[in-house]
Amino acid sequence: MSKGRVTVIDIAHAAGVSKSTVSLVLQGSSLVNEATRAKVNVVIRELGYVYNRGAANLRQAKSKIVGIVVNDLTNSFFAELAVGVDMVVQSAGYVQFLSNTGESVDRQREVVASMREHGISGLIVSPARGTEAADFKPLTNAGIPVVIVVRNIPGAKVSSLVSDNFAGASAAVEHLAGLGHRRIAFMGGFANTAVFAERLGGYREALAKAEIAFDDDLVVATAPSRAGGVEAVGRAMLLAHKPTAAVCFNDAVAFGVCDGLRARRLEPGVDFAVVGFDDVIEAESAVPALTTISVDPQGMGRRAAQLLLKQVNSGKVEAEAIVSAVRLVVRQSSGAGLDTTARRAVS
Amino acid sequence: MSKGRVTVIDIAHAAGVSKSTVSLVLQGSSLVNEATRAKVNVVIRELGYVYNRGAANLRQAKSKIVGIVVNDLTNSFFAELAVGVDMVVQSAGYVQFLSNTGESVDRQREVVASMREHGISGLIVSPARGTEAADFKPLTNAGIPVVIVVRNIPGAKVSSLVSDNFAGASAAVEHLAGLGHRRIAFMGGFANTAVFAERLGGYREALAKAEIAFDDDLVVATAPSRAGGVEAVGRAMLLAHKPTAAVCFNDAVAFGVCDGLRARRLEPGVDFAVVGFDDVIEAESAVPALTTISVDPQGMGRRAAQLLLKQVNSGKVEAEAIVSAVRLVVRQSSGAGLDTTARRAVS
DNA sequence: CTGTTAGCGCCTTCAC
DNA sequence: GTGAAGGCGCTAACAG
Repeated sequence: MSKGRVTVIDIAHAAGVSKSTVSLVLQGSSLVNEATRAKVNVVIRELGYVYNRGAANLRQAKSKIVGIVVNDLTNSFFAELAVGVDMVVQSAGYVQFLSNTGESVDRQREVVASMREHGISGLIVSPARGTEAADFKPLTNAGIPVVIVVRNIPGAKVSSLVSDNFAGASAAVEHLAGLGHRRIAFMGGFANTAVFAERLGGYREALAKAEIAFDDDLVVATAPSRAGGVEAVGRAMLLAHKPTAAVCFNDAVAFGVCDGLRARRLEPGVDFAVVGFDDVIEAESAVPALTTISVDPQGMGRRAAQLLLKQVNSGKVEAEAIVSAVRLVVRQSSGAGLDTTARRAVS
Repeated sequence: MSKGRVTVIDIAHAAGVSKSTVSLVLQGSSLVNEATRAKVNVVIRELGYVYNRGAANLRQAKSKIVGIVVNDLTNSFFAELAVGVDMVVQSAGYVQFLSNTGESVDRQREVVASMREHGISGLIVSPARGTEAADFKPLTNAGIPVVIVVRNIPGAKVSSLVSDNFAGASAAVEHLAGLGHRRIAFMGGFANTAVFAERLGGYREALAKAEIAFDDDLVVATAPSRAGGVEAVGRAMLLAHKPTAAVCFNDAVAFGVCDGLRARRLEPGVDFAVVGFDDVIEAESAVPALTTISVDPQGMGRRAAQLLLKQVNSGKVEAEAIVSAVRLVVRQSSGAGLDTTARRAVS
């Protein structure tokens, strides 16, 4: 409070010990006498000493800082992800640098560089569109572990956490079969994409497990949009043997399917069960009584952070470890459109 | 890549100059010969040098790091706020430590302490419930500016950014009067709170400006909840001279008012105009055709960051500067409940 | 168990 | 314009 910041040397002086002793008590070392430790701690409190982690980091050539960069924090999926990361990072005594790229690879490059200069010991990144595998090469070369989440970067030699499309679709079908449905359609999505293939694969496997014959007519590929959903349900309802439920490629499609059902005087969730992959998380409450399959973003964040910290602590950066995270969410929203998951008030 | 990290001394050696010269080019000083600068920059790139900000911070006893702590990042209001902060912070060459407290004052204390140890040069905080003015004393004593956002902490001698309830309510009335309404009710909220008084004040002032007589019957205080909204509209509709529009204490009330209108076979937004303070941001798309008044969280974040950086750069910490930020948002949502503000897909 | 001695990588006087 | 020291606050060896 008087002159400049108080340092270890000040408190060593005041406590009548040497700086190293002070340093040891700061690190909670057991190599120091209980009485001395107590005395030092008292002085620390009295002088209002604050530990300078920067100096320690410099000396030890390592830090307890991790970087997390997301492409769109405005999307609550990523916000939840960041919260999940923060939870484990915090309780591990780390702090997180968080940056938002807004889907700009340039900005991403900047913030990653900045974080590196600040000495992050690991990085979790939900890459902006257009990110290349080479973009993280400098980090991994320097022995800084990187965990990519949500989107996969083919060829990047780092750990990735992406949703398990196969298991998700499978869980959706299982859920519907459990409700007694036998005519379950798969609606929406472009058939020539990898994601479509994975989700369809999960769908087929779960059908087989439930001993339901696969019917090609029930797979209705359309654009992965709301309009696509409307189109899909329209086509499905032309079938002689109509479906009673549908797994939708994503929730946009699911919304469209609901629209289409209502146009036919059918009530989604009552007359016809709809399950959608929850890719557009933000809109979750827009259509009540809709069941969705989604990865739990917070859980994904936690897993990403654990994965990262494991590598940080072991000093080993992993290469090409694809892990998966999926959760089945059955939403119990009220017809009013405001359910128990509605957020807390601000003020 | 070969042995340890490359430092200024390495590049000085390789470029045939001294470390100080390197240091000068790193800082973009004009005191260095153009040719030398170029050569040094080449070597820097060749050796893959990365600047060690930690060391620089230590030496200069300052950092380009700001802390931001929010009480609930899961609430998209705060996520947007963080994005706003990030924007200005990033372009000012700073990085942000972000932490989530989840409304825990203990956690808040921890993260703030941790940030301090890491040498933040400023802090933006949306305080957890129960935060006391004294909690930020250590920071301000150390000359570290603090900006409190969203919630006010009475007695805290720091800058605060809160929404301008008076101006917001006023803008709402103005909006409704502009649409031709003359019987505008004020619905919901407990009459004995400061926030209620402020919003009601703005309502009254705007009425006066629009030359509409204030009618006590049109102020219907109820619980600031959905049920309260239902109750409020019920009571208002018993009046001989019924309202044709309402400013609602918050959006929960507004939802209830809409519920109540529908129960009376009235269509909100068509037969009866409803404007609500958007305190529960997350539910924005739950009730289509609802007009809301809200502070723009991103804008608030940007202003907070600007305010903070101004203090950081000037070295002056401000005390007790209450500023306000309000924006009128007229939502144009489609009847389907999914509007153009729906978020981007994740994958 | 505690003190002494060197730096971590950078920036800042000061000479040259 | 450039080089030579010294030190920011801390910790990692060693001694004692």
